[in-house]
Amino acid sequence: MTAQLPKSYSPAESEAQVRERWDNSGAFHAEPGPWQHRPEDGKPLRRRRTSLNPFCIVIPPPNVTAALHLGHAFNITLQDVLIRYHRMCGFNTLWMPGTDHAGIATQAVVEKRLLQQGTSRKSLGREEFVAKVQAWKDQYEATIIEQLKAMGCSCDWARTRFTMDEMCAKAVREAFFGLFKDGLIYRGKRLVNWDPVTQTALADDEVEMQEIDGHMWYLRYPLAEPASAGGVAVEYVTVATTRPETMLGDTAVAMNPKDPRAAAIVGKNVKLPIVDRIVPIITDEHVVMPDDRDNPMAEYATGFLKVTPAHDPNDWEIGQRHDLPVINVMAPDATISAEHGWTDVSDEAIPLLGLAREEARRRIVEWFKDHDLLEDVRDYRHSVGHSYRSHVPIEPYLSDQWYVKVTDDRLRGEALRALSDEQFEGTKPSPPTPLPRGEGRVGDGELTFFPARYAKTFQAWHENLRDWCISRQLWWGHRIPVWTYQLDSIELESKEKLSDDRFHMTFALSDRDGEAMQARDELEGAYPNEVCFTGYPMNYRYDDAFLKQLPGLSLNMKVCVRSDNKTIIERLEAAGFEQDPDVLDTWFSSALWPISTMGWPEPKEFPDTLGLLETFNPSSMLCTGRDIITLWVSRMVMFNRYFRDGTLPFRHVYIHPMIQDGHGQRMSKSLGNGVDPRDIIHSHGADAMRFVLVQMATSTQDVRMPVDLICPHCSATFHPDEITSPAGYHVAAPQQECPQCKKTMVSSYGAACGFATPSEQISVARNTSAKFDLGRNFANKLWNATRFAVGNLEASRHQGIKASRKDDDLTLADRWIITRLHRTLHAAEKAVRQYQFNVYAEAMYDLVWRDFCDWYLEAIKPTIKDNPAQQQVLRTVLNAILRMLHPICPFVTEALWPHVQAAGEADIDDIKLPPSELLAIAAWPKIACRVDDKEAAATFERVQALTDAIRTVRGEHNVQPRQRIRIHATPRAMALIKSGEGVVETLAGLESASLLDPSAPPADAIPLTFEGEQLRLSGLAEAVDPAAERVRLAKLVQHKEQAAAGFRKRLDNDSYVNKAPANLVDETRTRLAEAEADLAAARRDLEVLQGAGAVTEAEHPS
RNA sequence: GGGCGUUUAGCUCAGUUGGCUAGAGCGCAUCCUUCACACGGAUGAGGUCACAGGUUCGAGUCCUGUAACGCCCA
Repeated sequence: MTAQLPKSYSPAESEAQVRERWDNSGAFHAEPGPWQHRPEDGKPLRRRRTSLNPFCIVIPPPNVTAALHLGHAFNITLQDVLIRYHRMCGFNTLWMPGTDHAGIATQAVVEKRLLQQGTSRKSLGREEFVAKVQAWKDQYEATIIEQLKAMGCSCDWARTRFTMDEMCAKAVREAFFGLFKDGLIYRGKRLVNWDPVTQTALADDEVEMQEIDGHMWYLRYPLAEPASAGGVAVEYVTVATTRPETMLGDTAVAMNPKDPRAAAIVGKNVKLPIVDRIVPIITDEHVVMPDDRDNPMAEYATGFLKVTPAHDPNDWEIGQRHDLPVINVMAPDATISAEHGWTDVSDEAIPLLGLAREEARRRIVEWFKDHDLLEDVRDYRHSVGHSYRSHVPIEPYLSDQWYVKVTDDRLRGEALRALSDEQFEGTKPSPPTPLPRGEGRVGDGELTFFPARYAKTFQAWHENLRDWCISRQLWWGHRIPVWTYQLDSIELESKEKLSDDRFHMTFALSDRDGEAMQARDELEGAYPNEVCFTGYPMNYRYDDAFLKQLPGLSLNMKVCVRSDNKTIIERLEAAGFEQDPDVLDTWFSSALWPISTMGWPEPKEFPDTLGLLETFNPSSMLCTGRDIITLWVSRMVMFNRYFRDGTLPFRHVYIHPMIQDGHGQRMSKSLGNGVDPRDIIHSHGADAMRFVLVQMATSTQDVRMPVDLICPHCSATFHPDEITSPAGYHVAAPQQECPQCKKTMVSSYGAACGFATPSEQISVARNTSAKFDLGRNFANKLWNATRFAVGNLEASRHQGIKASRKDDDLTLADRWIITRLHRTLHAAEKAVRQYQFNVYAEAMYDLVWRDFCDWYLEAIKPTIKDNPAQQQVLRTVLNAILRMLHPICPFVTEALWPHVQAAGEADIDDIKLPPSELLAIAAWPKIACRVDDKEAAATFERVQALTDAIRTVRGEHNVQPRQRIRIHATPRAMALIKSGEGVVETLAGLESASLLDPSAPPADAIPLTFEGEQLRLSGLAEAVDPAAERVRLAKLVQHKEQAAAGFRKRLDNDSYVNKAPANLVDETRTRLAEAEADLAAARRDLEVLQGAGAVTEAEHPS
């Protein structure tokens, strides 16, 4: 078998073969555990306890917008580590893969592409455009799955889902219907965060705040009628604003009621410049007074606030309080427009129509200046919301949108109650109705964050929650399943008083309205569980106020349809109902991901999902980045609990660090600075990438990843030229020139952002990063260690030797490596349990490289061929190492596995390593604590210390590696060398070890201090350089003096001796004694050498 | 403005209830192509743990404050 192992590990060859073996094995497919259904209604009963506990992760579905980058690779690798670990530990393990349609992001990418091709979404029409996006999705879904497989992900590929596939669409429909019926979805006229470029509403958390150097403009509004304050005539009031263009929509000027000027002015009107609108001066607590010392805004305040309810959230609130008119002066593309609610356009204002908001601002400021109404302009730095998609400033925009009432206790309260008691600060909100038996609900207190501090983010988010705007003015997504009928006219036919404010009324309906009403009655009768009607006349109070408004009201009926029932929909549309053109926020379907992927609400319709929910919901953990806590985690918790009787979507949330580029900027698709994991796999191999990523997963720090390019022409690696992107980020220039062959190429940034188009002549340069060298070297090291081990095991592989700890055949090195193996196993297990991925990776690195390769393999070289017991130790330790490393480095370990299996069965008492054809499903090692040999470990550490001491002297005297030297040791040191059974001799290059005769040291010997004793080394070279030796000893003396002084100072301190733990004090005493003995020995040796000549200043180390 | 985090070797980062002379990888210097591995081996140099106080026998670690940087929420 050994002959087949090449001299170095070549990932590209091994990975493909290994992947094929995994694919053919079906090892990653999970079936639900045993569950039972109630015979009468088919509802699932509680799962029977089985020995196979479930372990499940649903993948955070990557967006089909683009290919994955290293940030995803990081997130996904950590999940695979957990999945593979638990699979090996014997859990029933499911990793559910899939992708997300990512509405706005994907639509934006495709639209951009269309624009480049000279066409547009609107010219294609909805159907054709959606087909185009679908094609894009197909392409990138395939790319993403390919990337996941290239990384070695052990997903259950047969269960791959997509947020818009039939299964997920069913779940979305059902969830929407349920929330609609329960009154948790409503239509509201609100100011939304409007993105004028993509022309859609955005959720609050899709808005990025950016600090902007702007201006505060001070505009004078003349009073419409004379007024005086304190006997002085007031001609105008001055308002301060950062957005002068919104003044076209002003409907009031507000003052603080405490303002001393208020009495004289409030109640008067101002004549709005340009527009000539007469608007009142009102009072509102919200207005900042210029002399308010507690408010930093006061510095810029005039005491007068222009109120524009249609274009500012605060003004909207003021407008609501004072019943002000709402005048929207902009079109959806943020140009000034008179077609969206602005009716009193003056002649002066007409030239402004159609202008972009920035241009309108410039003109309006100009106008005020020309008319001597611009009082001042001051620099003003403030934060402005920007679209996370188009990066333009958000326009607060008045529109009708759909909302989920997440502030309802059934959603928000459930999310808060889910948090574990230890991680919740304060008192949890109590449920509106006490639970039977007075117990907590299923799922209460079962949600735990790792690291714990992120529970704060979760809690704070829910405590400040606002209703969730879920409609998006897009074409790509789940269309809102609501049909609306606009009533023609409302005419009261008869009215009968029932009580003070209740009437029974009959309305005269047009024929068309009558038809719609009839459709409604029919459908409600025939499909009571499939349709839910709201709107006129159901949700209006029939009071007098309503009746007064009635003639002017535009009323409608809405119906939510539960499923894609053609009969219902055709009947509705025939009666004049029209489906809402909008689609749902992507996060709505993502929020259902943990259950929609498992067949909810009706697993029977997808038979291979039967039992999944019962077995795998809640899943074990969610692995994601901190920005997702608000966007996704929260919503999954709320929905899962709402739709599944309090059940959580997952019990643990692990928040991993962020991968940044070399400049500390977030790696992201939209920024174009992402690195394709396939590039790294190409340059370093998948295992190298995975190992380094796992090692980077610490609990606090984000990770910087400086990136290089590889020239596609000559394969040179170089650091790319960088530019500042339009958005102000440091990125690689779109086009690059190779410093070596001088040929040009396109950077991945250039390709991602469309600034440079790769062609046959100018291809895209792959990225790489020296960060991954560590992992590549590590994989190669393991490869070669295995190559060596297997080569030495071949001869005796069928002998079936058993070796146990008590067996006298085991050498010190054998007992030590078994102890190290055992301790590392426990360290790794503990680290995984606590999501300390870096600790796990480092423990494996130390075991493999430092312990196994540097010490154990080197130590056994002289004996392994002839020692069957030792071979069994080697065989067993190697076998266990491959298993323990497999979750991090699945490819190289799986590739080596057949060779290790062929070298014989691992068989040592108390170390359980049952054979398995495939490593991916081999059992995780079980090692009994009995094998842990404290004594052997301590002795071996002394052997290592002695070896190091000798090697240091060799190094300082430039002794050639081949040169064998002699040691003359004290009885104690001789005993140690002997118990090392050859290790010191082998690793320190000793020719012989003999007892030192202090009265007659060998002539050419130089001293070596060890554990407070004086040893001698001889045979180092022809002649030892006394000067070099003096420098070495002087340095040693200085070093030991420092150490001894430190210990002595500590022991001289009475409080230390009295208060510190006794074992610590004893240890300090021992160390002091050793240091002093070493010091004395070194000084004596130095004195002897002084005889040969004084130490010059130059030789003395300082 | 509020919250969370970061600041440790030239670089990238560890350092879990306070306790050996603060560690790793890369890079650097010297030596070694000896039969697992030059994607390697051996040795070495390199740190006022951001700063200032405090608690303690003892602080990189705990507390308070300051500065710089980053993220999230208003």
